[in-house]
Amino acid sequence: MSATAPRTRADAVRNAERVLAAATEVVAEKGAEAGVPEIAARAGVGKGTVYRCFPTKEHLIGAVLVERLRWFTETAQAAAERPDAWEAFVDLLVDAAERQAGDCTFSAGLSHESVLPEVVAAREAMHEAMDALMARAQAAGRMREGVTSRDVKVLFAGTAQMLRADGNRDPAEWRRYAGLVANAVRA
Amino acid sequence: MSATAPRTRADAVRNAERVLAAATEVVAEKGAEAGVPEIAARAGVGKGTVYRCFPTKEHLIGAVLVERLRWFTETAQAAAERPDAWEAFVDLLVDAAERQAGDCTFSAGLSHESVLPEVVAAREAMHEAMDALMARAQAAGRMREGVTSRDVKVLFAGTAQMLRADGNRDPAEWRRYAGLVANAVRA
DNA sequence: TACGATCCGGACCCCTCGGTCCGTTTCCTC
DNA sequence: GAGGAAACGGACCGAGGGGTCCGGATCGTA
Repeated sequence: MSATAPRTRADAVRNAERVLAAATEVVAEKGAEAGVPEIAARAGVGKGTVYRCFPTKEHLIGAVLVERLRWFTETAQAAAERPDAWEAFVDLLVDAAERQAGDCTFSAGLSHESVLPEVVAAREAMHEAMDALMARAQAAGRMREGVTSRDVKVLFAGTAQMLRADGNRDPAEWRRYAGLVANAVRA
Repeated sequence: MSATAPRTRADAVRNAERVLAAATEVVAEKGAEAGVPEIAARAGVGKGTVYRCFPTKEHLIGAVLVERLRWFTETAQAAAERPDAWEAFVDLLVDAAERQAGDCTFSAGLSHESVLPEVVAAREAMHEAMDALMARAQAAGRMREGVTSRDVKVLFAGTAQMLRADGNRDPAEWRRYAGLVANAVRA
């Protein structure tokens, strides 16, 4: 390593953090259609700075979505450890739904079609974790055979989009819909 | 009525028909986000002509959606006449879903928030017809209590949007999802 | 056929958005 | 503190969409 180590400047680091934080906020409110100008403004930064941190809007949004997908994957993996897989599945849906009431990042991550390697990987990891949990619920005879994690994704993300479009922010209502989705795949 | 009856010109009538037909086509393919330039091009007409027939894009799209909402309302009313309300309900969902495979007009009509009086009226009429059918299915003990036509709309239109985003055009798949939605509200 | 009313079409305006560029500011090092 | 490298930010670009406008083409009538 040479002596001329090109350390990143302090303000650059700070701004990168601000941009990601702002993007997280805006995506939570608006979903994957959040605009770069708004994110930049919220971060108190010019658009140029945003594009110095992320080569594309796609990368920026992707970074936010991946974070949320990973959170869900870990939660699903933990759920798969529980003795009653069906109960764990339902709790997982309800938990995720409740959070969606005020933050649509997760459903945005489910419905957003991105070809970015990181996003694709995060999505696949999530499907694997979910399929593992669902396989156990099916083995226990509590979940309808032939149903896949993709089916749950379609039902869940679809209802989430509709509720969001309605502007519905009542967690109880979101919980109720999580229950309906669970019914859809019940044995 | 005065003698100077200002009859509409023949070419104007013809163009109005072409515009509506083109809009119907494009909305079937792209949903409510169909663009006016594309509709005009498909109709073989200038944008000016489109805006002479319909004051706003909203009105144009609305006209297409209303037509489809009315079709569904009539179908639902006919379904409500059948002896087995639950069966009629499921058939209705499956029928609607199959059509959605190649034409997303109906789900677009469900998810599109319009304040145009005609659209609002068509939407309300549809909800009434659907609620009547569902009330009978509930009275027969086949459908879960507390579920409303709005719930079915959210589940159905939500899944439709997701499947469309996936580019899925296989009617069998759409039928399968209609079945899942029916399960969600089964007693 | 000739004429005026009606209608056509696409150039035009304005706005938003993703993305680029460069004069200026800020930071780090010596 | 001074100098140079790095980063900033917003003006700028082109694309695309909704909506307007008016010179010119078209229709219906006398």
